[in-house]
Amino acid sequence: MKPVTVYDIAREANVSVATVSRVLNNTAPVKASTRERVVSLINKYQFSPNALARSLIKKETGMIGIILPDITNPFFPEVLAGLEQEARNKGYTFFLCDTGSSNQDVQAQYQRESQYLNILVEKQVDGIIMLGGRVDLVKCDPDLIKEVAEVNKRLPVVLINGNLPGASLYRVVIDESAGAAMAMQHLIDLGHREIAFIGGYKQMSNTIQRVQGYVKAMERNGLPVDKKRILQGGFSVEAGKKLMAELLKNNEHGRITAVFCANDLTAIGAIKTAVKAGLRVPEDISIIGFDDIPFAANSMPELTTISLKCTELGRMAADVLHKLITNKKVSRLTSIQPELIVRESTAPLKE
Amino acid sequence: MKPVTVYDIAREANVSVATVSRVLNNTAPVKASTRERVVSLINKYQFSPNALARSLIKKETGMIGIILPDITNPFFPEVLAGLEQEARNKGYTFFLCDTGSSNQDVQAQYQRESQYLNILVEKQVDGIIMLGGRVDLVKCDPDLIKEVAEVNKRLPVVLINGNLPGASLYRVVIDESAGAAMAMQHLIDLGHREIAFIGGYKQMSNTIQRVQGYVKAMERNGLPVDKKRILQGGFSVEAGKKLMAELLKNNEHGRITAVFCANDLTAIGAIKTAVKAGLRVPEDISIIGFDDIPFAANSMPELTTISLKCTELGRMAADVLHKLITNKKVSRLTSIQPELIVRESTAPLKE
DNA sequence: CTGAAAGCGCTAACAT
DNA sequence: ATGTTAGCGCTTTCAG
Repeated sequence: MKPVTVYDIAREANVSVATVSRVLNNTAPVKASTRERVVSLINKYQFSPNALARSLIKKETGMIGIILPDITNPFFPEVLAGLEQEARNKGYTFFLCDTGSSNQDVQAQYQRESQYLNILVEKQVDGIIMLGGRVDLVKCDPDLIKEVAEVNKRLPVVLINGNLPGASLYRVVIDESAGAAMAMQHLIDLGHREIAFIGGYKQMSNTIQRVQGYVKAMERNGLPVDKKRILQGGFSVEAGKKLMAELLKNNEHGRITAVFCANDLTAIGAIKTAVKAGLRVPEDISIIGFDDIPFAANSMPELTTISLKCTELGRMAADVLHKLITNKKVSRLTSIQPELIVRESTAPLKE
Repeated sequence: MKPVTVYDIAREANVSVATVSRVLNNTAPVKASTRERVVSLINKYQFSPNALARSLIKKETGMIGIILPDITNPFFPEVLAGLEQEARNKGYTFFLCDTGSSNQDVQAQYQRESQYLNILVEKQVDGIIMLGGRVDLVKCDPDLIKEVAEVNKRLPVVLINGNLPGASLYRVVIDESAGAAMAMQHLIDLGHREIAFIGGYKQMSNTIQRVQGYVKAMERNGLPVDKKRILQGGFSVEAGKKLMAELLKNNEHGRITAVFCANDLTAIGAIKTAVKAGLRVPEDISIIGFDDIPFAANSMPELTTISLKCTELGRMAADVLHKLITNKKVSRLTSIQPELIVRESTAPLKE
């Protein structure tokens, strides 16, 4: 069964295709009686205008692309939820481009990003949002940066929580330093002085910023910074377990009383290891996370953490992208303030 | 800056657009020297063929749509991950259509499904996958069913874990009854006889099936079925807490020794309530979940549950859809066997 | 191996 | 208020 087109409708309604188009788009006045005739035909055949043809001519598709590393990491669905809301309100549909970082090495991931970038350009999306992957790198390969810069010449690209220096892209970010400062201040206010930092990757800018926040807070409070108490190695629960075990091994005298984790997942791992080692959280050791993924509220004990306002991040990114697409003015950098969420995994230092 | 087209390339290479198209698609032999000329021009201008124009003529877009209720529920990202893998391998990009069930009433959700259905048809996707929402209803409004049936006349629609009777759609499902049976058998094998079921919604077919599995297993083992021990009220952690509290209230004599939860989220809520009530899990009460979301392995205690093979579900759905799109034969119903995952939240009944 | 020309389904001047 | 017509950028006969 051949799909019905504007021509079919036009013929049967005894009007021209232009008129059909007009009632479809309300782009010019149409006599009530003709409009009615056309509308009823549209309903009769359940006519659905071909968006490809329309987009081909209008040079806009109402589609945007979002490239992210791993939908399975609970951080990203939160961002997506915000993005979706805002995008839908503005009339966009979006391609989810998951580069599947969890099952492969990073090179393959960057390659996949490139691949998706090309596909999205070909499909004529109105704009692209990127987060994770190369965007998080402290030192990103210039070729990878250039590639994104080239795409950005054709259509707007906005970055969430990252940067590609030199590509001069629009960005919406969470204020990582502020977040790290909040976390540390919370621990210090509770009386902790022997604090460790675990998690993350040192080649990633978010980790660097969080570590810097840790170091600065220690120094600001006149506390010594011991590099042996800053451990990197990933963002997963497993990483958290491993790093915490390492920390505990070098901590025979039980001096460390609080741990600032690079994210909630590592914090959860850290708690598990601590508990298995016979420590009580938070009585014996306070643990604070970072991100505020939904699960943070459901762990046992419930996790004290820094909310990265994921949903808002997504919403803002969609908003900025929309403004870019419609040539409205936006500032090049939108910064969102994180928030301390106090739950059960931190407690005052026992004397 | 105007985007470059096949015409621009053709002109500069002194060939016709047909030839450019040929080298682009390898659709006919082209003399090596001409091909080279064209290719170098393509690289020079970073020419990217307009997929809209191509799709308009080829009547295929390489796009599929996936409609789901809430990306924030950890069950769905798992499905998506499988879907993405398979779809990418087969050359598809996909629209994520989240109907945002978490922020609204169900009517608005169904409406949003309808809206997305229309958009996807207009955008000429090659196929659609639906899960959650109306698809899960035991008694779905005939109009809502008909709507999907109509869409299915134009392009293939496959359902994951659901059904719309009468629309005769292709489906890939997890064998819920088998899963429920596994869960119950595990508890019974551990010696439990006083078992309750909590969670889910009685208007949803998955809940019905799980409850049926519960009832059958009880009867098969000659255990009495007490309706007061079958409680519905949602799939969230909150629901789990509430329902568990209710169960405990009517359980003053501490007779119930095991609880089968409708999903992992409710199981987590149930554990929290049980622990707060002074019960030890699993020593005093065994709790089993359903789904095997990633977090199930990270809760404390780690959750014994039934794996719904989410990733495989997504992968199979993409595979079935692809076969449908390419007119290959597939069976109308693909059923996947769940798997019992024993962790720490269940233990033998104490004498 | 290559070119000319006819569309895919729609919108947007430009007429009337 | 409505019709005519020329594309949007590409693929695909059909010739040569």
